[in-house]
Amino acid sequence: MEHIARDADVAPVASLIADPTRAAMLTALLGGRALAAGELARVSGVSAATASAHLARLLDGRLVDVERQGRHRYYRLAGHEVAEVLEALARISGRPPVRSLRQSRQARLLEEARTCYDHLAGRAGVALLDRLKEGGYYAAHDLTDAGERLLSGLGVDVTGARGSRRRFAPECLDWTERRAHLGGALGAAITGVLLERGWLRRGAVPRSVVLTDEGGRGLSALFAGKELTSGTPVT
Amino acid sequence: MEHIARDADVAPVASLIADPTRAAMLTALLGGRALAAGELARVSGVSAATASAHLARLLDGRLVDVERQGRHRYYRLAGHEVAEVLEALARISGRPPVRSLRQSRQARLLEEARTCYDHLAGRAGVALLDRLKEGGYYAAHDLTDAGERLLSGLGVDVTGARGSRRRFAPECLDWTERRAHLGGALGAAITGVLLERGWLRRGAVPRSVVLTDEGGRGLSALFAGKELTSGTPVT
DNA sequence: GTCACCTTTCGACGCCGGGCGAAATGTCGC
DNA sequence: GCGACATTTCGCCCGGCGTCGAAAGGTGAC
Repeated sequence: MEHIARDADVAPVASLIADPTRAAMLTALLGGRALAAGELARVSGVSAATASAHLARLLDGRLVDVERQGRHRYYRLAGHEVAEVLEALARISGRPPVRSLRQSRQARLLEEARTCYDHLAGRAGVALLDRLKEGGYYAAHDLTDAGERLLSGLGVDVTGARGSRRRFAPECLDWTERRAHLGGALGAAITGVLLERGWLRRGAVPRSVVLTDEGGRGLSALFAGKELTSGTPVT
Repeated sequence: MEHIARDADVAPVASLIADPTRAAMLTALLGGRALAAGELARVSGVSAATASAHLARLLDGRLVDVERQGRHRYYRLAGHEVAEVLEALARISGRPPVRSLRQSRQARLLEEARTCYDHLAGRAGVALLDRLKEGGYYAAHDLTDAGERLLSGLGVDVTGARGSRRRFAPECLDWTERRAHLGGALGAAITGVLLERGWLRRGAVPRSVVLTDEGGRGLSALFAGKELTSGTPVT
C-alpha cells in the first residue's frame, strides 16, 4: 500500500477505471461476487454490446477475471490488489451522484449486514468491532494476546493473516453507520470463518449477508464467555 | 486501504490520473518534493500552456496543492492518501515504457538512497530493514518490543505512527534492489527523524537522499550497540 | 519604470473513444 | 436440429479532451 515496486506507468490502468461505465462495473464487483456480463450491463446502464466491449478491455487490462459457465460469463475482480486500488480511489473521491430509487431500496437491505469485497461491514461489522474493543481483544489497530487466542479458538488463521501483504486489521469508516468496522486480512479471515460455520449466510441482494440464528447464539456465547472473566456482562 | 467510506464515484479522480501527461506529473511528485509548474512541464514533456491546464485540473480535483512563491508556483501531492492511490495503481500496472537516457542516468544516482514519497527506499532503505530484522527489532510486519524501545530512544514517535490511518510497517519490494524495505507510517516517521538529525540529507536529484558521515556513525553505533547484547556483532 | 521571466488564458485544430443497432457466434433445453 | 437466450463482433456516429502558439497577467531584478 505504501510503495511502488517499480516506476510503472499508471495511466493505462487509471484510464480503464476512468470511464463511468467501467467504474460502475468495478464498483459492483467490489462485493466480491462474480457477476454475469448481462448483470453488469444492467447495473451500469448500458446495452449488452457496450458492456461487452468494456469487459473485454477490463479483461485485457487484467482488472477482472472471467469464468465461463454455460452460456454465461461471470466476471470478478482480479485479486484484492485491484479492490485496494478502487478503495484507495474512493477514499479521495467526492460523494456519489444521486442514486436511483431501486438502488436506495436495496441500500436499506444492506445496512444491517453486508460484505465489502471480502470482509464484514454494515451494522453487524460495526457491532463486531465494538465487541472486540469492549472485551479487550483489539486495540491500536491490532489484536491483543487475548484477541489472538479468542479468534484462533474460533478457527481464524490469525498468523496467516498477519503474514499477508494486506493490512492486518485496519479500522475503516462504514458507509452507512459512520462508525468503524474491521477490514484487512483479519476482517477477511474472520468473515470467511463465519461463512464456513454457517453463522453468516450470503443474501439475495449482492453484497448482503445475514446473521443466522446459530450465528447470533454463537457470537453472544463467544463474547459473553469472555465478558464473565473481564467483569462486565453484555447481552 | 481496505474499505470505502461511502460508495463514492471513482471515475472522475481516475480520469484525472488516466492522462499520461498528468500521470507523469503525479509520479514526479511522488518524490514528496514540491515542483514548479515549469519543471512539471519539462518532466512530462509538454508545453507550459498544456502543463498549466493540466495542473489546474489536478488542483480542482484536489489531487495536488499549490503554494505560490514569488513568480513560481510549487505543486505538491495533496496528502498521503493521494500517494497511496498512485502506489496502489502502480502495483497493478505493467512495467514502464522505455525511459530516456537522461532519466536512466539519474536513476543510477537514486539506487544508493532515495525516498519514495516520504520514506526511505533504495539500497539504504533495504539495508535499514535488514538491520532491523537481524537485530530482532522487526518481525512479521511489526516492531518487536525491543524495536519499539530502540526507535523510541532515537526519537521516533512509534505510538503515533501506530495510531495512524496508514499501514504501520509494511514491507515492499524495492524498485532497484528487488528486496524489501520499510514503508508506511513507521517508515515515514523514521525517515523524518533521520532528516531532522542530519543523518540523512536531501540530494540534488529529486527523491535522492544521502547518508551523511554523522548518519553512518550514528546508525552503526545504534545497531552495533544492540548487536553486542544479542551476540552477533556486525560492522 | 522597464525588462525579463514564469505562469495562465484564449482560440482553434485533430483525434481518440464511448455509444448504439444489427448481425454473427455460442450454448442450453427439448 | 430448432428456437430461445446470453454474449460478442461489426460499422457508424458524435462529443469531449489534449495539444499548441500567441498574447495577457503577475512578479522580481535593476
